[in-house]
Amino acid sequence: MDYGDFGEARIMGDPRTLQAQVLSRLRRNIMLGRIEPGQSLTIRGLAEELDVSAMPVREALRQLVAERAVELQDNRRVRIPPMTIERFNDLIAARVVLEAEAAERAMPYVTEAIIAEMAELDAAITRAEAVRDYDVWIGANFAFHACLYGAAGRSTFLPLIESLWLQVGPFLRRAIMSSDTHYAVDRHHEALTALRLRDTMALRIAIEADIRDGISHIGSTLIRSEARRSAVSAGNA
Amino acid sequence: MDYGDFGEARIMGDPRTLQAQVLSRLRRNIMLGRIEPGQSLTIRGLAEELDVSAMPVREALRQLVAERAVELQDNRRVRIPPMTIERFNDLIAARVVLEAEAAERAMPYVTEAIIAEMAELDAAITRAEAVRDYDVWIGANFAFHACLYGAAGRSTFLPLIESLWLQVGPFLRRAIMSSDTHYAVDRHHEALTALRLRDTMALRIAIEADIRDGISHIGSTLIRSEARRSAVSAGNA
DNA sequence: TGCGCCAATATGTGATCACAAATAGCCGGT
DNA sequence: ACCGGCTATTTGTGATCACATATTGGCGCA
Repeated sequence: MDYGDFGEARIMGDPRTLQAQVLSRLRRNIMLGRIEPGQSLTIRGLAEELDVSAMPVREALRQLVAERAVELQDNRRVRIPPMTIERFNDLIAARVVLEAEAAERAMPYVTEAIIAEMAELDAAITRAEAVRDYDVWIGANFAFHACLYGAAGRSTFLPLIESLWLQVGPFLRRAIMSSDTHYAVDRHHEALTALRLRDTMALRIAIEADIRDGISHIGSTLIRSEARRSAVSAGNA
Repeated sequence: MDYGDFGEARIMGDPRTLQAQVLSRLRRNIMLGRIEPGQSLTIRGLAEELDVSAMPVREALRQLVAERAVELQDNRRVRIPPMTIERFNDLIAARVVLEAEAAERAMPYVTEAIIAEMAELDAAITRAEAVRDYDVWIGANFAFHACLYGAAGRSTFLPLIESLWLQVGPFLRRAIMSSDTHYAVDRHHEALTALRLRDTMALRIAIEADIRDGISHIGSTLIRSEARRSAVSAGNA
């Protein structure tokens, strides 16, 4: 059972508890889509992989359940939830309403330094797209948004939004891996322009369009093709 | 350390794990505001109160941390977070955008039975207000909303919204306990009318107004008076 | 009175274990 | 081939413990 390039979760000198380190590692890997939808996560398997005892893993999994990053099944097993069309549409809708509002509320606190950082992240995304580096592509994308929404240094919206990213991440990776093209309009660029102009409406529109573009269409198509494949598989069983 | 009318968390015949029972109990009590903002929750204290070992309590607390119902402090202690004006405003704003969207998305799935149930809950709220039964007042209010948003039987929006209710609950109870009056317009009644008429815009308006009315004004005033009291207290120290 | 130090106590964390519950595989019967 | 029963194995849960960390209280000194 290989979850990607794991090694020990322990980092020498890290002041965080083991539990926090494990949680951080798992969150990152889920958000980057490095664990497939449907994949089960076992306490003992993860503990062995990360070279820790069961306790920090158990506690981390509890947190991930609460964040909806993983689902607790009837048989008490934990897995990355498979994606459905309805769930996908709900996740996109929730992202749109929360992120547009968060962006608007953040605008008064956005400094030139923040804009510069966001521009750097956007450039990183572009480079990652060119070489199909999915980790950076997805990671920098979320970081771009987090940079903006976190500008006020407050903590109500971002955890909600991160829960959505955790839920969408495993699927997002599959979606961009299966797409040959990318959507033509750089909405991040539009968002940056809106921020520089302090144009709230344009910022909202850019953020919403960014969330809705491409991935929405790719996502729906991929879910349908996976549902078709799943039905065939059920027919064989 | 008394957390309210606790007894054993174990219920004979309950198929749920102890952990799930503890979590459910704590979530309920936090959402109903039965634990004060600022109150610390200790693993051993809760375990003794609920007559269980530390394990299910630890795991439940981890979930509550992830749901932002409680905050993990720098000293590793867990407490109900105190309220600030900024946080309060953010929570209201997040509730508005999420709940209005959830209501709209739920409308196609709302049956006559659901409307009847919501009307019954609204009547219960009115009765509870008259006798100052805060548990029913708050509980039925959230249940009214949950009934609506859960109409589609889906699970993306409701956990996000419940996290907000968990964050607002402790403060909400204090706010309504300190208020002599209640706001004059029954927004729930308006929501029910909108549902019966299948009027999406009216439903949105009613839900948003319900969230914003009264509690917003009461809340801001109470936070200011508590901040004032806190400053005096710091002056004496 | 305020500060620093130290010891006692409280609290959280990680490890481990026994047991409960679920799963997988095998065998026999229809 | 399918189903049911049984056993072995896997996995989750709750309990407990030792240790690490944080807090509290008391004492001495300026």
